[in-house]
Amino acid sequence: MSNTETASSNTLLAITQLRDLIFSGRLGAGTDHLEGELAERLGMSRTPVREALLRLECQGLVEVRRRKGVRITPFTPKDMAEVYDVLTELEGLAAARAAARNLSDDDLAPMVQAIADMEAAVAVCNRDDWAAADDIFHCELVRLGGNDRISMITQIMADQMRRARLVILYIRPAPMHSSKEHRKLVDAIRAGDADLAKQIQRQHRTVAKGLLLELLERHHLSVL
Amino acid sequence: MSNTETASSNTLLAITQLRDLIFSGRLGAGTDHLEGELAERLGMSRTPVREALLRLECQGLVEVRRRKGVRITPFTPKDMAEVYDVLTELEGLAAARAAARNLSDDDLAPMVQAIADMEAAVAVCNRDDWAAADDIFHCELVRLGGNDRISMITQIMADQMRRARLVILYIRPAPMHSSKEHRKLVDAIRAGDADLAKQIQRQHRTVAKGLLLELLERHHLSVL
DNA sequence: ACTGGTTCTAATGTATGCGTAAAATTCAGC
DNA sequence: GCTGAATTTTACGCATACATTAGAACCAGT
Repeated sequence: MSNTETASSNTLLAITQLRDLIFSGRLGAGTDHLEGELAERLGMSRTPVREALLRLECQGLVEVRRRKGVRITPFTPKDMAEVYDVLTELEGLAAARAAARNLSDDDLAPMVQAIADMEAAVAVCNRDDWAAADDIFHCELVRLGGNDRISMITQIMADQMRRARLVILYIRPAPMHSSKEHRKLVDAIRAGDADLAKQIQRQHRTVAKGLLLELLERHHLSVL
Repeated sequence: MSNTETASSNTLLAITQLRDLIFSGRLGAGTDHLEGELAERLGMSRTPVREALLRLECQGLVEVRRRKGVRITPFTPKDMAEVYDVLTELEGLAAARAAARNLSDDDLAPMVQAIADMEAAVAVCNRDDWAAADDIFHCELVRLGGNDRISMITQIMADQMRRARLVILYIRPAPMHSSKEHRKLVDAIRAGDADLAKQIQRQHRTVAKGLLLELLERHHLSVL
């Protein structure tokens, strides 16, 4: 036990490490892996690995198959469309609800900060930082919506498309104008205009869906 | 092994049995239970019970707590509101998508049948049968929407409110007019009117939310 | 009697071994 | 050479034993 950050349990550690392996592509989409192999790779026994895999299965990241090992769930353009459709609806509602809550500037501060971070990242062409700030923005948005189930679902959707998003992040045009939309959304929420907030967020996701699907098709990325 | 329906695996069997125990209230909302107790109760070892509990946790039915056993997740009016808000959005989209798909009468047959079953159940005042047919109706609706993620999410939401629904089923007014709405929805889908279909379904869920929340409050059902 | 620390207990977290069933291989028969 | 049945392999499902640790109980000192 040389490592100090023992995540408090091997199962949690396995979840973290497996997520890393999946998101980074070291466990490729559609590939099969045995519990035993993964356990050895993570330096622990099968039990915590198995529990971690069950949890990841619930989140749609792997598929546990009877005696064929676990398959890293592939992600196709159809999946991308599904995810964006769900996000459009749920984040749209979250935006409306947030607007209806008369939030203070303190409440909105994290979103404002995330926008600033995105702009800073765009200014120096750092797409990873932009993506991280974008994540925080959307996470904060649904949090302010006040519906924990929506937060949970959008988190899962974000994870499911993480690999695809990483690829797209570097082939898409730089997200120059997106922070303008984000600002408008924050303004609408601050002004308490629920309909406008919902409309802006829906538009944001709908446009993004079209853009990303087109990119995937153009680059023949049929599975990620 | 006198039982013929061995569900093919103890873990699956544990999931089924635990769901029954939870939905029937024999494992009461908010109560704590030890893995060992549950294992003994189900006549198997801790391992499959533990795996079943992990899966149920992902579905929000139980909470596995650090060394304090598992808690049967309570369900409050706030949860009910959250669930209905999610259903309003996602089923609304599913209805619109179904309408946009030019479905054949064969495709719509299960929904039509479910409506007939609901009416038959109402005619003989059998609320359980009505609820079962209603489940099928909504399940079919989202299935025809064609978004597997929405199907999965609505299934989970339905399970989460199953206990509450069971209680409400017998204190709510008889669902006399609901099949009229359902028919209108099917007509809109058949006619390919996506906007109307969405509107009808959203209205359906929104009204139901108000009705149920009012009932919960009136009967002082703050946790189920 | 109260507080601080220690010990003890018990429930979970993890490792391990075995039985089982599905897949792969081999071999017999055609 | 091919097909299909028997055998072998092997990966998982599950049981069991052990380690760990949170919380309870207890004890000593004031």
